[in-house]
Amino acid sequence: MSAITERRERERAQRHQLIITAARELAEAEGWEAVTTRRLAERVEYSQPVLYSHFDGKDAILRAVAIEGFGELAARLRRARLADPEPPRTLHAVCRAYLEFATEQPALYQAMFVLPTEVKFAHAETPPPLRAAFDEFVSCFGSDNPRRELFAEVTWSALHGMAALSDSGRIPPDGQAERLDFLVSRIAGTPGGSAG
Amino acid sequence: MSAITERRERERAQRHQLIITAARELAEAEGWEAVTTRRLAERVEYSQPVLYSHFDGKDAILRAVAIEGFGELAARLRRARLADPEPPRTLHAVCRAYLEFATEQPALYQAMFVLPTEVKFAHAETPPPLRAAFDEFVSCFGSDNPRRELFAEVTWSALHGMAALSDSGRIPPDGQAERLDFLVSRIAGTPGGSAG
DNA sequence: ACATGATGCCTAGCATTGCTATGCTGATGC
DNA sequence: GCATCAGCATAGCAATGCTAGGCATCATGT
Repeated sequence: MSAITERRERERAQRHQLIITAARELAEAEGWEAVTTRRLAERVEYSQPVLYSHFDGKDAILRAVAIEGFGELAARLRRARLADPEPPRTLHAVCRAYLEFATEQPALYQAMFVLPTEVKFAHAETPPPLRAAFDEFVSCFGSDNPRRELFAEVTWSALHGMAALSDSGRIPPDGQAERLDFLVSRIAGTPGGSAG
Repeated sequence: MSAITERRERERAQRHQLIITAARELAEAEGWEAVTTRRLAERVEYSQPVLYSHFDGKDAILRAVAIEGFGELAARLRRARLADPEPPRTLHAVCRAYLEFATEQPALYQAMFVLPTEVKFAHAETPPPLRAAFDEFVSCFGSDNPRRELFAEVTWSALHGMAALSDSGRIPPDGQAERLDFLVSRIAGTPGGSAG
């Protein structure tokens, strides 16, 4: 393989990433409905067909953005967990990091969790970064807990519900911190008044 | 107003409902991406522009479907609550009814909670059926509980997360019952083992 | 009874979407 | 120096949401 082809492969990989980044930025700036193949092509300063030489259609670009997001989410959750290793507070810190991630980058979050996707969970084809993010929640519970997967699934789901409904205005975006405190205290089993 | 115009108004109202029902059935059968104005028009046996004489565009049709769904959800939650009035079990019954609703009619549920919408919550323009559905959860908590709104918001969010992630395959659709049991026991404050 | 006006509906068309077939241009290798 | 081929853009396809225009049909007033 000549040096020229190597350079070309490098450039091609750069352009691949450029497309992903451009899609993400455009979505974050104007929402996913504004991300059309034409606008995206214009933004990366290539013609439309170039996108299709890199991805199997628009959905694939979306999927690439989502997977990049899972990687960043996993890293962020991990940092939060290690920064606050005291058991009672760890879960709270990780959950807060999750919600901050969703709030700060709503379009990216949508690509990961809301938009129709083929990315499944608990399958062989599950992207490792997704599994890694989820495992951060599993790690919040004691390794002697036989139901920690279940705990993590419920936490994961509850946080998604809060993030999704808040972002779309279906619950008041305020009170999010209060809801977080309540959720974590209940999940962790810290009694704080009965609910009957 | 003559009898003829009255008949016309009746027919018009019928057709209005026909459009909503057709959209809903089509979505439930083939997903929302299959609901195009052309297919919808064909299904109600009118031309496309007729849709626009009833609704302010496709989004408005979707909104009408969602509001109809909120009404049905509210009724269903209410029935579940009244059928199981023993405090410790009421919340569980209502939550189970919510998840059943989401599972049995996934497209309707998407229109209500997932697809982009202008329907806000805790606003003046909040559709009464939506508020009614939410209030069923509030009613699950004691009226002496000053934080029952908060409890309801978190329950509402957690259930949505479970429904949404399960429907889109982002958590395994099995184990839903187990997650429900765990969530309710925690929300209700029934101790079942610490999580540290 | 008949013209007049309005109403209700459809045909046809617009701009935009995701995606693709075709052809040009400029490097690559002999 | 020439044939070849990769890389790219132009132009076009079918399908989308939505709208303009016209054509009946029907209620109304003289």
